[in-house]
Amino acid sequence: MSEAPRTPSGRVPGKKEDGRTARARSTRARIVTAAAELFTTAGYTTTSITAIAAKAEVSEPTVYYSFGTKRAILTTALDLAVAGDDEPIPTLERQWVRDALADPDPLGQLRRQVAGAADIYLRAAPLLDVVRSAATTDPDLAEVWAANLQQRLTVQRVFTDALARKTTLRDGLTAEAAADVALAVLSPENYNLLVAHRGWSHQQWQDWAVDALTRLLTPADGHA
Amino acid sequence: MSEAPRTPSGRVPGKKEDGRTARARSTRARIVTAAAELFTTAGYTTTSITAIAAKAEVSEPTVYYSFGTKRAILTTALDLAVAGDDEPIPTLERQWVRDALADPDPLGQLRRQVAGAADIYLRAAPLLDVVRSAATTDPDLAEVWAANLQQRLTVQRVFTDALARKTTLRDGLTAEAAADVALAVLSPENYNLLVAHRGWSHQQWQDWAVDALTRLLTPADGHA
DNA sequence: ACATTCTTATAGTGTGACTATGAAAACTCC
DNA sequence: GGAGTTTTCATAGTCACACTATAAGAATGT
Repeated sequence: MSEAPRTPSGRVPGKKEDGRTARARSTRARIVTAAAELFTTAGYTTTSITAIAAKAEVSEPTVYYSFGTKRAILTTALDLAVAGDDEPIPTLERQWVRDALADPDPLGQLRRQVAGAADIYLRAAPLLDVVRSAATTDPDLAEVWAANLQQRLTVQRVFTDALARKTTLRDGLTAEAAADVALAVLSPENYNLLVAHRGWSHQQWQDWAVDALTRLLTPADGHA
Repeated sequence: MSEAPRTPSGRVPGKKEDGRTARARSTRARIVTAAAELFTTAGYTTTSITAIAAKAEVSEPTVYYSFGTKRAILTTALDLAVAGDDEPIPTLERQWVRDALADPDPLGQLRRQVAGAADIYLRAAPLLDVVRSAATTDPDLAEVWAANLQQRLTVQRVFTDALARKTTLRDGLTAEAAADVALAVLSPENYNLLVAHRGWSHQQWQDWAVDALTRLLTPADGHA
């Protein structure tokens, strides 16, 4: 009953791998990628376990053996997409976050944090949308979504606190309200809306987000 | 087979009502309000027709007789909430839109259009979220959501075109891009995030939206 | 060889949207 | 007040799909 720490893909870090567990892990990977593609194109509820098994070229019981529930497949896929790798490092401890916080220039910080968010959304925005939608049908996924939102808020708070130490925020703008604004501007919903639906490029979105955060969080100085 | 125009609640305008159809309409109304409450609290998929029938105090076959599908109940509820009344008047022909377009002051226009959006979201934001979520499970609801988004985009384009005639937009900002930005700022997702989830007041959101649109769409003049 | 782990085949359960049929109940019209 | 129409209800059943149960076959480790 003792739980070993696991990477999103199911690997136990720092432990030599069996040929069996390696094969099992590759099966899991095939299932996750197949499911992610189906989820993001056809939708969560619309995608049946049967379809996932077919696309991954495994039998249906194997899917259940590997993940247990459909929900587990989605959360695994999300973790992988958000992290971008197989390391279970919290966002706040990622290097780009440290770099952004350490940047003495407020604009530099904003640029770095927008780039970081964009990097994540490039991989994970569609899946985040899937989770958000499925949250209304599955209470457990609702918790996952709530946790993700809470996490993003925490990150934004850390960023706006840092920002407030480097420059003055706009008159009457508390660090908390600034975090809320950043949360809204840098939300996956906005990214999806502008990039996926309105056809903005990844770079356009970043430029816009940096500009928007600058204009909305810091006082207007003449050099616009 | 000739279809009469109908209000969202099912009334045929300008036609004297039977006692029967009046009763039927009141049952439809009971079903819609019951369903809307359940949808927004428990979610679309989670809410069963049985539960709706129970809350509306009608039998299950009556629900099917009145609406046919679960989806039809949701779309009816959404139409009612968005319109705010029983009149099938398109958004662009509503009085507040005319007033906003006619306002010679750019800031006045922004204030009016934000107030109009806020007024709609005050009633319809939760249901819009329900539709957005359910859109991934039901292709027909996906169309409803797409139509709603398209409609909001059209409205924003009209507004930004009008704005561009009253004042200059920011350097390099086309009217189309401005509409996209307004679409994002005034999205129901942002309203839900800031008001429902982050605890902003209805008025705070409006003030913020007016300020954000001013800063993001019009050039910075010194009087900030 | 033998045990362990992974994969598969087959059959079944439970839930919930939707359909079918038919019969009461309420209302309109004559 | 009775015939016809519309609305409501009762009952039963279909179908899709997530998930479970059981057991057997295949691959790998010792």
